[in-house]
Amino acid sequence: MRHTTSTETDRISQICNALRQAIIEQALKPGTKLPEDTLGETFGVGRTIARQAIAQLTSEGLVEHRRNKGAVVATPSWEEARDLFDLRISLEKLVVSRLVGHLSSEQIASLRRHIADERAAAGNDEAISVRLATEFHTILAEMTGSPVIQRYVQEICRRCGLTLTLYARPHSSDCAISEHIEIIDALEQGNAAAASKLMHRHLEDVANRALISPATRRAPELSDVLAPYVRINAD
Amino acid sequence: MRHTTSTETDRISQICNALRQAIIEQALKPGTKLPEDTLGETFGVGRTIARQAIAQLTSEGLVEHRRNKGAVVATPSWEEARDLFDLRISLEKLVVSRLVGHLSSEQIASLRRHIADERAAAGNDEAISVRLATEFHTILAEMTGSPVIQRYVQEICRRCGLTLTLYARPHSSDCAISEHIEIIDALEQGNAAAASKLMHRHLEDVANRALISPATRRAPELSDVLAPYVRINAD
DNA sequence: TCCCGAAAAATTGGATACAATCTAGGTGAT
DNA sequence: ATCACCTAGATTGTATCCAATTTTTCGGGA
Repeated sequence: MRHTTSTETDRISQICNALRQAIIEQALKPGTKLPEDTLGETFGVGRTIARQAIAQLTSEGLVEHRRNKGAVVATPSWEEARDLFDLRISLEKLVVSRLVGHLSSEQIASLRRHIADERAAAGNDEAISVRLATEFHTILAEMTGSPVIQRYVQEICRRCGLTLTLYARPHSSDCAISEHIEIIDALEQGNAAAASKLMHRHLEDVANRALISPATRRAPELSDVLAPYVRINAD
Repeated sequence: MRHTTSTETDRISQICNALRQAIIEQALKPGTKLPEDTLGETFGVGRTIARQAIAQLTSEGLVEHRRNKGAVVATPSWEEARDLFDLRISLEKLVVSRLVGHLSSEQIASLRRHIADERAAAGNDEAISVRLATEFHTILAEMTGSPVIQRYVQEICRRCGLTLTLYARPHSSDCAISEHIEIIDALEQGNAAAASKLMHRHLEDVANRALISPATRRAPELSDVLAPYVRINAD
C-alpha cells in the first residue's frame, strides 16, 4: 500500500543510483562531503536510509568512509586507477569470451543501435557521451546472462568512470566509438581471438588516453591529484 | 576509553569476519537463517550492528536478504558457481602476471612456508586444510600490493569457497598442494607464460573437481542442490 | 482427521533519541 | 599579534522504540 507509481525498488537502491550517477557525472566531485542528514533531507528519508546507502557505496569503492569523520566521494589514487583498469580488462575479456558466437542477431542489432546513440551524442553533451560509452560495456556484460559477471563489471566500470573524472583530459570519445564497432564486428563473426584482442586494446587505449603514466608527467601529484581536495587537512 | 585489548577494528568488521569464517567452514550451512537479534545477542551488540554486518555480507554475496523475510546464508546456483570460478581464473591470472618477476626471495620463502603448513594440515582437519588452500591464493593477491586486486580476489575466493561447500565432494587437497608448488616455481623462475597457464589449469581443476558438469550427472539438482534447504517452502 | 481462517507472536523496516566524537570559534595568556 | 586551550555546535555511532509484515498457533468446520 505504499508503492508510489512504478518499480518500487526500495528507496536505498534509488538513492544509491542517484548518487552513483551524480558521482560519475562529476556533479559530486571527489572529496565532496556526504553528510548523512543532508542526504536524508535531500531524498526525503531518515538518516537510517541515507546511512545504508552510504555504506553500500562505500563497499563499492565510490565513497570513502572514515570513522567518526563522515563519508566523502572517493579519490582513487593513480595506482588504484591503474589496478582498476587492469581488473576491468581481465573482466571484460571474460565477457567477450562468453559472448563470442552466442549473440543473437537481435542482440547484435541492439548493440548497433546503441552505437548509433553514442554517435548521435558524440559532439553534444559530454556527460551523456561518457555515460553511453560506459553503458556499451555494461550492456555487453548484461548479455552474458550472468548476474555475477554483470555485477562485477558494472562496479569496476563505475570505479573506472570515477577515476576518469580525476585523471582524464577532455574526453575524446570519437575513436572509442569506432573501436566499439570493431568489437561488435568481431563478436558477430565469431572471431574469439580478435574480439578479445580488440577489447583488450580498446580498454588499454581508454586507460592510456586518460592515465598518463606518472613517469611521463613532470609534476606527478600536485595540481592533478591535489585539486579535488577542497578542504585542506584532508586526513 | 573503550578498546577491549588489541586492534579494535570496529565490531561490525569483527562480526563479518566471524560469520565469513563460519560460512566457509560450513559451520553455517547455506540456507541457515540469520535473525538480527539472535546475531546481536550472540556477539553482544545491538540489532543495529548485526543489521549492518548482514548488509555487508549481502553485498559480498555470502548472504541473501529477502525483504521483510530476513537473511539466510547464500545458496549459489550451479551457474553462479561456474561464473564465480571463471571470474576467479581471470582475476588470479592477473595476480600472477603482476607477481611474476617481482617477488622478493623473502616472499618466495614465505609462500613455501605456507605450503609446508598446508602439507602439515593435509591429512588432519578438513576445515583447516581448505582454509589454508584458499589462503594461498589470497596471500598471492596480497603480494601484488594492490588493495583493489586484493579485495576482489578475496571476495571471489570466499564465494568460491561457499560454492565448494555446496557442490564439492570430499576435498582432495593433496594434488592441489603440488599444483601450488608448481606455481611458485614458475613465479620464482620468472616464467610468465608458465605461471599463468599453471594457475589457469590449477583453478580449472579445482572447479572441475568440485563442479561436476550438469550434463555429466543424471539427477542434476535433487540431492545435491536441494540438500541445504532444511526448511521446506524456502521461498 | 484434515484443512482453512483468524488472532497472536516473532521478526524486520525505519525513525527518533541519546551518547560519543570531531570541528570550529573564541577567550586569555604570553 | 599569535598560539594554546577550552567551550559550543555539528556530525557520527549506537540503542531503543514503534509500525508493518511475516510466521506461527489455535480453533472451528467439513
